[in-house]
Amino acid sequence: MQKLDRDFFLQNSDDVAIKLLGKMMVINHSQNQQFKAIITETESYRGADPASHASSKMTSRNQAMFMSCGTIYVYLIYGMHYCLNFVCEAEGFPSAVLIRAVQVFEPNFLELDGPGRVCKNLKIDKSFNKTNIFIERKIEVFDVANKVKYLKLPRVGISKNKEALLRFKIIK
DNA sequence: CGCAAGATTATT
DNA sequence: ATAATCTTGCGA
Repeated sequence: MQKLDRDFFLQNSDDVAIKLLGKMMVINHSQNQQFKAIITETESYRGADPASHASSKMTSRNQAMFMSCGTIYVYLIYGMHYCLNFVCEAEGFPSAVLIRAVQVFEPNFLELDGPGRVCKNLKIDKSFNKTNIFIERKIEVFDVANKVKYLKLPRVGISKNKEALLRFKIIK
């Protein structure tokens, strides 16, 4: 089982979003609390895409998206739900992959559908924001060498650039 | 400084 | 269909 490296996240986030399907996320809260989950649905947000939080310029919220690849971007939406992203591409160019759904297999089997549910159940909050999966390692991502089939779909919950097929979902 | 919108979810 | 709930970005 191979840990994904920086070169993996340095790619175009549209590609990373696809390649993250079927990969394993390990969330390291503490020695007595660790979650393991397979990523099953993602979305890509990059550059000037009007649906991206970073489409116009850097702000206090979207700062993480401009940081080096492997940075975690967590934001609060609708005053109550956190959403988890992995930052991609070169530092200074904003891009990220939103984790929309996962299958947890440790400590329990659990299907989590929706970015808010993913963060709630995996206890991911703002304290993860701007940390890096290669430095703090609060989250790590591994290749588990399983081929996946997937659909390309429109993204969810956005008002601009709705047509773009930048959501990717594993087919069983 | 005020305010509307927001990469959502649970409930009716 | 709508409430819940609050941070943030933008315009004045």
